[in-house]
Amino acid sequence: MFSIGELSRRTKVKVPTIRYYEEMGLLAEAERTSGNQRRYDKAGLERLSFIRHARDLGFSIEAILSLIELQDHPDRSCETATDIAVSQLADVREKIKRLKLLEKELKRISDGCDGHGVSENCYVLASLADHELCEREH
Amino acid sequence: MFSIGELSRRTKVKVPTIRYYEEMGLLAEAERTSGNQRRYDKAGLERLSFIRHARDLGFSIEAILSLIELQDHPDRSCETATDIAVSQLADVREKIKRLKLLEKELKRISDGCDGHGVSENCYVLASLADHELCEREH
DNA sequence: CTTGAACCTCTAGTCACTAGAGATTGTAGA
DNA sequence: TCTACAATCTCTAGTGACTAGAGGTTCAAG
Ligand SMILES: [Zn+2]
Ligand SMILES: [Zn+2]
Ligand SMILES: [Zn+2]
Ligand SMILES: [Zn+2]
Repeated sequence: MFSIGELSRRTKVKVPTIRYYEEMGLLAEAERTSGNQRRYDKAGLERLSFIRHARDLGFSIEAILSLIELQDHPDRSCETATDIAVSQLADVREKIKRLKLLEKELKRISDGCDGHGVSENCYVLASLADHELCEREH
Repeated sequence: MFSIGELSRRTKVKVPTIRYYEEMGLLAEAERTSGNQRRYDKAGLERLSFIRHARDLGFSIEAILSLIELQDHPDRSCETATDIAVSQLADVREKIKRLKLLEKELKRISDGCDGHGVSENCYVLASLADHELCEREH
């Protein structure tokens, strides 16, 4: 059994975040000492590691809630899990796509001015004022 | 002179968002009719277009505030503008980098299970539980 | 038994909006 | 001119995933 601080150290999840996960229902309510402090065991540690890893991969709290629900029922079909993963992958790909468009335009904009001029003639400001200068939609 | 709704239509910025930008100091306080409704002119339209374009490119409200400040002083050095653009580009590149790592892992995870199995044996759930299965840091 | 780090709960703040309530105004048709 | 009613107004609260801080209590080492 270890304290919330110890759990935090082992998982690299900050203490208030652990409490937040508990409040959100991701972590079961921990056992308490007679003085009301949380105590965790190996199961708690594993669950928090799971949550942390999923968050690192960009899954939302809501998605993780479903995933955990599934994990708690080893006999259920895992279809939902794959669905969630596939949709997360699609999300990430969408984001990459969008960011690449932004990168192109931002590179053009940044390269357009060395910062030694005056606001009035600045290509950065002109570009922001006029989307027509952009090479594509973004 | 046109109403906030008309401005919204022309810029594709929602009405409450326009009011929000005003509150944040991005838009000057609009003139009002005798009945207290906002009225805008060409200058207001152009400024909102600028803001909208900058937001579409991912600049923060705070950054846009600086950019507008600069735009209002045509004689100042534009160094800040380039700095902001360069740092925004760096941000975007960082995000792309990170998302590409996520994409790799998520693809592996998604591909690892067709969803026809049972939760207990699901590669998706196993992967989330164990970062060791990941090919790289992410 | 004392000290002080760690813990507790609760509230509020972050960012860039978005939603809704309840009241007022603008405008077009009768 | 009157009447609908869409559009506008202000204000408050909610979103997601935390983070910060206040003010009080508990744990564990010495
Ligand atoms: Zn410049
Ligand atoms: Zn553009
Ligand atoms: Zn599966
Ligand atoms: Zn991993």
